[in-house]
Amino acid sequence: MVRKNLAQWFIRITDYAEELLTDLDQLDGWPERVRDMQRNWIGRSTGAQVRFPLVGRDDALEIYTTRPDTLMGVTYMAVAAGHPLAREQAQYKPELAAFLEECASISTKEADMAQMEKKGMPLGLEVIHPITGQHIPVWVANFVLMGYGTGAVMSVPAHDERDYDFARSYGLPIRQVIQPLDANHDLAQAAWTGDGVLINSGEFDGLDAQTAKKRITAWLQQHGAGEEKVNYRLRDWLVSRQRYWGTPIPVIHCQACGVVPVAEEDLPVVLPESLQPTGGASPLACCEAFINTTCPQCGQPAKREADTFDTFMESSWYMNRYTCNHYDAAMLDAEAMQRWAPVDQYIGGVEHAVLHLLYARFYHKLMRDAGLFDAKSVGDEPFVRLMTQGMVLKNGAKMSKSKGNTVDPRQIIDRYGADTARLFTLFAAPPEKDLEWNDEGVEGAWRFAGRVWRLTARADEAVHGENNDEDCRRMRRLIHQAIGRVTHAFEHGFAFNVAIAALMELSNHLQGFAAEGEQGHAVLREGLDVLLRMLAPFVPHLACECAERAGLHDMIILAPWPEVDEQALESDTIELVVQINGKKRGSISVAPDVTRDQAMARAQATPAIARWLEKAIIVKTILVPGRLLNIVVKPQ
RNA sequence: GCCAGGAUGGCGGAAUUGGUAGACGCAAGGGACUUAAAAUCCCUUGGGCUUUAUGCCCGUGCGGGUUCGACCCCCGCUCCUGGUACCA
Repeated sequence: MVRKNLAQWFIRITDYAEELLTDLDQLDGWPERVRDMQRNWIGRSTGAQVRFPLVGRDDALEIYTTRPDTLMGVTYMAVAAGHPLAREQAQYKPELAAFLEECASISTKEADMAQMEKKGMPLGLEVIHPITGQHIPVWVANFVLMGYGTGAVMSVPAHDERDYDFARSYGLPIRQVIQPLDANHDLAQAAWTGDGVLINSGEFDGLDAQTAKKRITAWLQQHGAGEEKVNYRLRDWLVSRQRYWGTPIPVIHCQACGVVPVAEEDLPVVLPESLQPTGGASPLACCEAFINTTCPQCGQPAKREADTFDTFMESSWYMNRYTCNHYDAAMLDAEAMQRWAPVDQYIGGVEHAVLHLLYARFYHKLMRDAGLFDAKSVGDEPFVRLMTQGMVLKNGAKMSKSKGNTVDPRQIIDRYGADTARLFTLFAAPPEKDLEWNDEGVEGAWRFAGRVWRLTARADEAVHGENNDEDCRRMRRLIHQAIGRVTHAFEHGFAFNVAIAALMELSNHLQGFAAEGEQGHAVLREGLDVLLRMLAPFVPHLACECAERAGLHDMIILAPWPEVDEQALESDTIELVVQINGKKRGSISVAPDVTRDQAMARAQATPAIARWLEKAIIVKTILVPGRLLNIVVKPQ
């Protein structure tokens, strides 16, 4: 493999870095994890850009640091292998040239970089410290990245781990300028990267590090040696792809006029349909019919751009086009956007947490600023809520076609039907969690479906007796409690597994309920109706069939979601747990609005509880209404 | 390394966000029905102890703490997963 320099297209997402960062705060419908990932990805840092004049020359070495407070501790400078100064010196020094070559061929992958040995070489140049005027040697080092800041750093071994390791390897001086807050810290063992008070720093001695940052930056600014600087890790978005099947980048290269955009009325640029890729350069470059065109400005022969766009380009905005897919006057219909956008709920995998979801946010702001929709009504963000669903694992690895470890739900569907397959999948785990695939539970889902079906048959059973009022009230209470629980589960984090559990419970209760009289049958039918309506989103076919058979609904999916009858929830008595010093010792049956004293009297009248109170002094009692009574005692 | 999330029975997972830990299901064991099997139904199922009771002790990764009360909050660890940047 060879690394080549290519002329490619970028989109200046860095201009939106600040807004992309600050707007994350308003995305409270997003998981904090994803917002954190984006914050780290944008990687804003505040520091100082400082110029160190080169000894014996007119130019200066410019560096970026987040620790201007340690400026007085600089003992050497380090530049990246790709830095102009390193390249310049390599012209005269073959050894240096060889080292740069070596650096160029190493991997830039972070995992490899982390394990890489820190290597470097002196450039043979020196710079002048802007405050002390001391001469400081300049090194080239493999751990300095050309792509971040200025590609050069000031090295303060006493207060930076990398600089420390490097200084140790090459015997460079270590100069302490901060007194660590931790008195036990031994600088002979490791760098101190925390806060502290400045020492060995002349006029800045005695300042704490935070204050020193500002004061030293101000000093540099006054003396024209540097200024405060905000840096972002985020880089511009490389959108060029050397592929055939992508959106053509609508640009024309003209000998006379340079780079010219395709005229708006000529958009979109359409791909040639028949093309045999030959390998090598961008496939489109070889397609004469596509590539050759005329310049929109001067009319002379010109060539189209042969690269196509990154697919993130489309995934960043396609959902908006759904609001107005027949609209041909522009990319988007502002009116339709006002009605539909932004997206209420986005569901996707975490693997898109930074790239796709960051690009889409950026694109939204771009379209907003291009006036494609009304910013006030649509807002500044494309996705109001985000749910990141977990991955399905097989033997601990992410299921994927390339790994060949996929499981086709088809087998389950063929054997048990789509309803059972869906029920089983949703019941297995909460949606945001990764799940190790295991189909052992599918039988359980199948059995549940069968129980519901058989329960339905009971709706037509003959009346042959009477029901106890209290049993009916209890059953109705359970029915309406179930509505509350299932609704809650739907509304809080799509806890479908919990919703299904509650439905199974309701089904079990109905199964155990003996409907003998008219009243009992009415309650059974109510419970069945509620069960089927809430089950319908999970098992539409089964629910529909059951409801029809029981004569409840012709089309249950059209029936409204059931509502809790607050009255049904009421009960004459409740079980109140009684604790002694926080440990459960029994329970008492009391009215829901029981007072503390009443509950206390009741507890004392219960032998199993009273036993604990005999040889003790009651210190205090706490009543948690509807839940428990805690009696705090101490021995006599 | 750093950032985030997590650790609950044999297993997947619940716990109304500080109030009965283990819902619901799987697996396992026992029983009913059956000539038999399947299907179905019922019972048991965190560990231990005993006097078998509305019994006691222990128990939510480990060690402390706050609280009448902690899976939940605080401090200090261990391990796992994801993200990542040697970013100066």
